Amino acid sequence: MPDLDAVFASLADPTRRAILARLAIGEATVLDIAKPFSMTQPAISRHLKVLEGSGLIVRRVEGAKHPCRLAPDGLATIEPWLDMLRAALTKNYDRLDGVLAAMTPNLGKDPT
Amino acid sequence: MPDLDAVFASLADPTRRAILARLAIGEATVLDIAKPFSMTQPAISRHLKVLEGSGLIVRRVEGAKHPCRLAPDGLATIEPWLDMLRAALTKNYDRLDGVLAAMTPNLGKDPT
DNA sequence: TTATTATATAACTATTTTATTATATAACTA
DNA sequence: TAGTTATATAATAAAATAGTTATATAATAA
Repeated sequence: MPDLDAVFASLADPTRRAILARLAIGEATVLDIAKPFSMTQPAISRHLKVLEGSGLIVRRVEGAKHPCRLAPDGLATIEPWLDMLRAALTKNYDRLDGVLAAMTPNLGKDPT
Repeated sequence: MPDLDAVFASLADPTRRAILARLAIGEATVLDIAKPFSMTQPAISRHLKVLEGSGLIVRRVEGAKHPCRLAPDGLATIEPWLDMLRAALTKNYDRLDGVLAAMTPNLGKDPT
């Protein structure tokens, strides 16, 4: 399993996110992926290596072509951590909710 | 609203994730946050500035102390993008499911 | 076999990031 | 007011990142 550092760092780059968005449509070879970018092929190759290293994509070899597609491992790695953060934010929100309720006792209560 | 680059880059650092985990428990001042780390106070101050810049935390000033707490904006910024990625992975999985079903027509069918 | 297509790697450069030490500022405390 | 506590900023220095060009390798096509 990839580590949190690697996955978040992968996602922090706009070129890599654009590559993932491209692969969200479907599988593509390295040159297919490189085409829309104003960047050299080696640069894209490096980005793909980073994405592969963080489990966000996988490649297979099909003759001379190496089609890439999205992989679940990268996202799976960060989901639990994001869940923790979401839970903490919700908890804090509930606490604020309590404070507001205490300040204005009738707000939010059933008006019947 | 913060941008995707800033939020993912913030989350890519283990010290900053540890700070967020600390704040998940509850509000804390800069020195409180700095204590557990084998790192100088200015270094923590910089990390807090990064977290604040990406909308993951907010601070208020209470005399000489600046208590920090989690903020929802950072996470809110990346959620839609993560949803997209999740959806694409699910779609690809369904597609693979179809392929597997076609290859082994009886697998996964009700055995009755 | 030779040329071409598809991809990867190496060497290098510029930029960004993360940490340090030293110092500034602002608010409390005695 | 003087000392202390709480935090921020500036000036580096070291390391990581992202791009470039040049080149290597492997598969396909002629």
